[in-house]
Amino acid sequence: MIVEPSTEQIIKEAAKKIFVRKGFAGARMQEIAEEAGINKALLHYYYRSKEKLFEGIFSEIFDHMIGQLKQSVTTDKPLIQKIEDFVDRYISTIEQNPYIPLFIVNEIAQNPDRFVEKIKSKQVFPELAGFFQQMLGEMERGNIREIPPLHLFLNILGLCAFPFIAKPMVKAVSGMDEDTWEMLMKDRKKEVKTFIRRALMA
Amino acid sequence: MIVEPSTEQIIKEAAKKIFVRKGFAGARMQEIAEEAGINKALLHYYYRSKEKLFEGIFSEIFDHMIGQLKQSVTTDKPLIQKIEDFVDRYISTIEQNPYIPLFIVNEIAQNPDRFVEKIKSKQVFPELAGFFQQMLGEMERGNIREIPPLHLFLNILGLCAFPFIAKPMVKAVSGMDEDTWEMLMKDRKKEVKTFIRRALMA
DNA sequence: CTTTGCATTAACCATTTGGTTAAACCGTAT
DNA sequence: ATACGGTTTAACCAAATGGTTAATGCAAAG
Repeated sequence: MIVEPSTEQIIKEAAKKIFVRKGFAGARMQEIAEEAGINKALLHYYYRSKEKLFEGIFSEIFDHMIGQLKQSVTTDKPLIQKIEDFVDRYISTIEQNPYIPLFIVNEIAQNPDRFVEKIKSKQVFPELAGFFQQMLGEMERGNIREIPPLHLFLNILGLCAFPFIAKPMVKAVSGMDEDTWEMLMKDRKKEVKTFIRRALMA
Repeated sequence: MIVEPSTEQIIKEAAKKIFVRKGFAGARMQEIAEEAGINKALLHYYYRSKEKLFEGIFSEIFDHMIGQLKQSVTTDKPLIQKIEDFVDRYISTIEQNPYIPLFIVNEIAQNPDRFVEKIKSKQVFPELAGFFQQMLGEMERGNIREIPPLHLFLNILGLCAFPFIAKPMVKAVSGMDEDTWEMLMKDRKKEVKTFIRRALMA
């Protein structure tokens, strides 16, 4: 059975679309209302202000992203396996929402204070600490090469996320068309995993 | 001898600062005027509109970035050397303007059409083509491992730029302070070069 | 000294924008 | 049928914003 989505849900979807595309500063309440097919006043009826609406949307998106990341890190598989799972899952998630990484990074950069508290409460760090411990363990045992865990983690994140963050620039600079880009990204998971594996193999 | 900068130059600097910090949509002409210590009308006297002002600023920044990149790629050193030069130079450039990469990537994403023509005329591609040829050569000779040049290039860019793009997020999530971050980045060049070298070593 | 022409400003304008209000709508319980 | 409750809208408002204009400042040329 099909339940038609509630007005609140419709608004959320519309706002997500507009905010992600244009950022907080660039988004217009009017445009969100139009996208949702409702009156502008109704936005303020459900979410009292642009700020509130944005925070709701952002939290949801951010939580979803963090949730995805946690999953691959929390299993008790061997490190290399865990990293490759992470790459697979992270790139898959991004592929389904290609504009999200740039959106997140950009909005936090634009207004860090707004997020610091909210983000701290999400507690990503405990899980990461375990991940980092595992890295250090494998290094001690000589199974992978020496590299500070945080650098390795930044490397993994960057290799996964950067192409999507930079996609519009890459396409503009190279004149590449969408099809070519998609073919490139089709191989991305494999290439990233191979690259990391090679860099870590002792 | 000290020449006091021209009003035009003062405006440029002020606009650069504000635009880079807040993006096109978030920047206010009034704020730029205040930053430059002048009247708002004077902005329009020198640059007719916000759009024009922005385009001037963006072009300058973008050209400078591209120029830096070209230099390391255009020499006739061996590939690994060239890559390491590239990493050194690129990270140095970013360190001096940490907000630039996110700014560029974001503004292009926000309004790709505005840049496509202008960027095409910069012709980054010829230089890159040579770089890519060299990669393929080294692979054929078995000196480095197989990897599609464009993926390798994305990897290099991502490893260099991503940490700076994601810095505000990383700091917000981890609660890391500025000093710790700087210590982390102090090692970044070395870590990136090592990581790439290991990944490429046959 | 006065004139000329660029540089600079205060005041102003039209539009956009986030937000409010009072009325209309509509399903449900009385 | 009608009164009630949440929902939705048209109309409106004040502030902000990009941009303009007409007047003033001011140094160099005459």
